[in-house]
Amino acid sequence: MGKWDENKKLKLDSLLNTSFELFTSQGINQTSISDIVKKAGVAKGTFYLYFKDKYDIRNRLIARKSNQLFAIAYEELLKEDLHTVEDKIIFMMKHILMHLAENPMLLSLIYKDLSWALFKEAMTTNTDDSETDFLQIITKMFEESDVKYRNPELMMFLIVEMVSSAGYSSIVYKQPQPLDDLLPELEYAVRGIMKEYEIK
Amino acid sequence: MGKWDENKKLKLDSLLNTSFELFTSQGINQTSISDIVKKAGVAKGTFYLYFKDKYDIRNRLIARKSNQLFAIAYEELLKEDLHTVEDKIIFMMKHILMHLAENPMLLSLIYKDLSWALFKEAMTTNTDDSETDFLQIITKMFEESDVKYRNPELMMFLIVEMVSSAGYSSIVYKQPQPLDDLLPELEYAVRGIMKEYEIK
Amino acid sequence: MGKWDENKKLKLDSLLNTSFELFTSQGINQTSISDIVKKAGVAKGTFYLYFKDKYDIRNRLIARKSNQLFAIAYEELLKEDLHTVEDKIIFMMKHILMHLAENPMLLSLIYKDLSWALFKEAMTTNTDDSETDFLQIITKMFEESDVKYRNPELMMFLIVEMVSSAGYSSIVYKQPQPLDDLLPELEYAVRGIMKEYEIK
Amino acid sequence: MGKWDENKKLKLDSLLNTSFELFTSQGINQTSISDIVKKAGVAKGTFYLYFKDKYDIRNRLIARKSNQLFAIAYEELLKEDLHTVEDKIIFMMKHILMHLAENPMLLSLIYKDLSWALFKEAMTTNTDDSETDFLQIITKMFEESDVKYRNPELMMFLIVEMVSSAGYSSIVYKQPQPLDDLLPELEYAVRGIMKEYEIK
DNA sequence: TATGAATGAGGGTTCATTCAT
DNA sequence: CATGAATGAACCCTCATTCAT
Repeated sequence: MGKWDENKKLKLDSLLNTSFELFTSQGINQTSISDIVKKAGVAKGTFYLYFKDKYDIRNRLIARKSNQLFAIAYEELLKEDLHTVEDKIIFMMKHILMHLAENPMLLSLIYKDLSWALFKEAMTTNTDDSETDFLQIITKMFEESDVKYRNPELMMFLIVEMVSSAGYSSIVYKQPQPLDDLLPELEYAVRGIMKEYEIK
Repeated sequence: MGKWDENKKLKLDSLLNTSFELFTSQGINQTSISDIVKKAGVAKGTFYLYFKDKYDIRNRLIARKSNQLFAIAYEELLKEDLHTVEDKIIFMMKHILMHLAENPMLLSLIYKDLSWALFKEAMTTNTDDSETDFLQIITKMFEESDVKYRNPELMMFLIVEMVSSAGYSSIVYKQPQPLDDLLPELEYAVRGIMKEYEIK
Repeated sequence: MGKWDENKKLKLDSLLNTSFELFTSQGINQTSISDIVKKAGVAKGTFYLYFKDKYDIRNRLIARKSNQLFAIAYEELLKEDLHTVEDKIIFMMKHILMHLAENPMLLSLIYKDLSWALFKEAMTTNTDDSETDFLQIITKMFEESDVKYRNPELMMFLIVEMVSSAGYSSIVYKQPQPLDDLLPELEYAVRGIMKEYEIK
Repeated sequence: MGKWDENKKLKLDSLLNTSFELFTSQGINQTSISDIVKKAGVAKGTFYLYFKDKYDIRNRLIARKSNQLFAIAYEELLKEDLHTVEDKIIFMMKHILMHLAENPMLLSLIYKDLSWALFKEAMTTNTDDSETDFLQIITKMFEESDVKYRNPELMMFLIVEMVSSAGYSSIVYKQPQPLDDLLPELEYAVRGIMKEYEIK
């Protein structure tokens, strides 16, 4: 790797990290490209060498960060001794929500303007060298399960929407309840949905 | 009501209506206060006599519009002959989503930055002279029901989050499915949640 | 006239005068809007209250200045005792060129990107309260003349193009000759054209 | 010629051709050096090995292209059987204008900022291996003519200015007339000038 | 109350030029 | 000779907000 390629990676990383810090600490609308480059220690023009605009860098951050989020949750899952898909899904849900509760700004970044399309893209994009493709993992989970579900992808979509939306409200606004009180209820609702989708 | 007060109401209404038109037709970020006052036919300074800023007027619009949305759905509900709370909730859900599908820009306006707190405020604010306080109505619905639910308000919160979030994705992005295909699935999931919360 | 209208006229005049000074002293491409407003003592936004962009203000300046140029030449013409159109045209040509020789930067401003359409517009636009419409004056001149010309407007177009183009080269670049040496030759050529167009 | 020199000539040609294409298709101000090198397939730094800046390359293009223009017109002239200088001049004028009418962008490139000095330089610069020095050819034309002219170079200057200036207006703006209608008038005017300069 | 001219900080973006490789 | 990543000054333009009328 030449000295230039090294430098290139450094600048790109610096921009991504700085953007993340600023977006999460003061919000994306309140962050200007000027702010980013100043803090990253690069020239303004350099930004446009790597990104189209502010929203380009945001999308890349969302993909990267949400991927990491799932990766960690999955790692933890492997350490547990859980046997039903229901239990596994609920474990990951709780784990991710608790992680986000500790990083509410990360949540803000990820949640706002997060579409299902972007989410799926994020889930199948390997930002790092990791071998994890989460959609694939989840799919496998359902395949290996004894209990079968009608339309599992759509069911997952509904669960994700409910959990993320309610979780966001709870973590950011403490409304209608703080996360600790909400979690058991969410578990309750998730189980309700999954039972309904179960093929008996 | 004096002529002055009348005039005041006229200006205020003109500003609200114009804002709504512009926000829904070209987006809130693409709408400047200049645009609003020009179209409303009032002076720039006048805007600041009635509203703090663009986001102040937006919040008032959200309250007003979502209230109307529920009011219409409720009116329609009364014409139907439905007896279980489950059926009533699902009827309103479908009605509102279909209404929003025809006004996706209204959906965009309402959904973005809509918090539970703001939602509750909207539901209890009578913008018009109507007597309807929806939270009260829903509460009554549950009270009169033979089937009882554990923690009905929280259950409703989860349902609303799931329905609005998934509905938004479906209507705006057609992801993962268009609304027509999603509705039966949503009904399915809602029934699953409600059954789980049922007290037997 | 209210205090505001007074102020408005003042700002507009200040912007026009400042632009003219800067355009002629350092060129239009080298003049930024920032330069103009700084020198004019108004805020940047104010510029856009009166003009669309730099080229809008330039066009208005061209119209205004070329009109003045002709007006002065015509005034001087009236003091002379010239009887043929040929002599009158040549008198005005010389007068204008000599005037421009003393203000070569004005020439640069007017000449660059000056189209016949813009020229005609300038000639019929009364920037001041003056009653002079030059196209009309020239037309009248030809009508009153004993000597008649075939297609006088087109002949004038050709003369104007030749005189302005050659005059520009001579005044700005001293090429192929300084103005003093060029003028008799131009007179010569103009008379040649006019004789050819004469109806005998 | 070594392989290196060959390569050098290739790059230079590529830059010149690309610049010409871009300048004529989208205008010189709308063309950046980035555009040029990208299309030419060379590195940015390479540009500066051959040219000082955008205007350097433009001047070289003007010289090259206007030379070619005259060369073609002259070639065509040799095929005709014309005997008077007047006829020859008019033939070339028409030929060049019609050629330009088919390439108005070339006209824009050549005309803007074209000075008599640059024109003379272009006329005496042999860009290709051709032996043609047009000023010399024109001079010879006058020498061999039976009809003699007072100050032929200056007469030519006036004619060129008039023809190019009026031609530009006609071709680019169709003002005051399209080229087809203007050509006979120009011929008329040119003959008028030449007759006036004739030594009887 | 109502006006709307004036403000000016701040935004995003471009691009000629340099220089380490 | 050739490269192209990096620069950063300079540009145009928007717009929320103010305040004299």
